Amino acid sequence: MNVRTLCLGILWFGDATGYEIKKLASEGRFSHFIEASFGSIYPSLNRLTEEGLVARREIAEPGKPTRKIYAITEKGRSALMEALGEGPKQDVFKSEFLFLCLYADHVDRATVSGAIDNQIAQISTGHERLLEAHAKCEHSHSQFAIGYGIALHDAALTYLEGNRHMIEQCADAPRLSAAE
Amino acid sequence: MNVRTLCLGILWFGDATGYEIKKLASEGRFSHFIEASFGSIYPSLNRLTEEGLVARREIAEPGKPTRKIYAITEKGRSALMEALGEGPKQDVFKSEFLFLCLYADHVDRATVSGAIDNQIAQISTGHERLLEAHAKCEHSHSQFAIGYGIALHDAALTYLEGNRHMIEQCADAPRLSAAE
DNA sequence: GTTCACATGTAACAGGTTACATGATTGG
DNA sequence: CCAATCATGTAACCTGTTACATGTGAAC
Repeated sequence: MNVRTLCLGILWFGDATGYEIKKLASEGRFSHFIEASFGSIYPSLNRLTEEGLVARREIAEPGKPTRKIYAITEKGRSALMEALGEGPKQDVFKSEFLFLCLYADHVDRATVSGAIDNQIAQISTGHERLLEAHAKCEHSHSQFAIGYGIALHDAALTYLEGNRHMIEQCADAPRLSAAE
Repeated sequence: MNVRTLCLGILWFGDATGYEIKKLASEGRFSHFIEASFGSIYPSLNRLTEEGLVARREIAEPGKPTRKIYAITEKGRSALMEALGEGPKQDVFKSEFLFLCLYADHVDRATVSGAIDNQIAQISTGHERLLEAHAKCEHSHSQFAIGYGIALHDAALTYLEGNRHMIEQCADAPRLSAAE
């Protein structure tokens, strides 16, 4: 999925400025999907406007950059539905934390424990944010998506707390070489 | 993390060709970390060789492209440790499936159910692959990482099966507009 | 008085993917 | 006989990030 589709998807639920889209994408209930920066959102919105998939309303305020509020058009809704119709690609999960864990026996223990604590903290934060979003949001489909996120966060937290000893007690078993 | 680091990380556990690295990254026990294509792996290995982080052994076989087996060097090991030392970035989770779910009430029910079935199938496949890897691999740190993956897959599966009705029974409740 | 939130935008750059090009061997 | 697996590599392209540029108003 690209930033264009993400913008359409967010605007589907209501008008927003580029700035607001960025916030929703990084913190709001759309944060499961893609990370997008201003450098990609603003150009996308311009292109979407040119193509008639969104409509732009400008609110000039002296001394500030003109606020530009975007609204999805009918054509935009169709385009989103079409994009959705292509069938979702496989989920992407990438974890540098887990990558680090593979080499935990070659890093000092404090670093490993720190990384785990950090990971737990990050997941907890995300977890709370999702719980909040879940309570606030009454759209059942969004709740389903948020619930999915919560379930995964829960599982990760439980696993980390129950199994961290596996990589914290380094080097007490002889290492085996390579082999898949 | 970039493909360079991934290559070093894989070679840490044993020598491999570019082709094998690709396989390990997409199917093996490194598949949680990053997706890499040939178009990025081969150039990376060339650069790593130039820089002395890996060593290349060539095995010429007539009528075939020369097999090139790569091994990590001491310098490469240090480089990996250094890269690891920078502290892992936050996990990335992206799901087009969940994105689709948000709009499930605007797509016909068969499509939604199909997408869910598909999602379940994909996760099950991944789940089995991980279970296999877990059984085969005796390196406890890898087992920890694989176990993490298994825990998440389990949670996703349980959630999907227990909550799919939330998005399958469309349009029986009045929709509320926008609002975060 | 400084930092944060608001608000928009560009350009250089990095990192990767896709498609192409080539070809042997093995299994169904 | 066809498809898959093994095996390497390049080049055009796409997408997105980072850093820059600019400025107000509110809160602390």
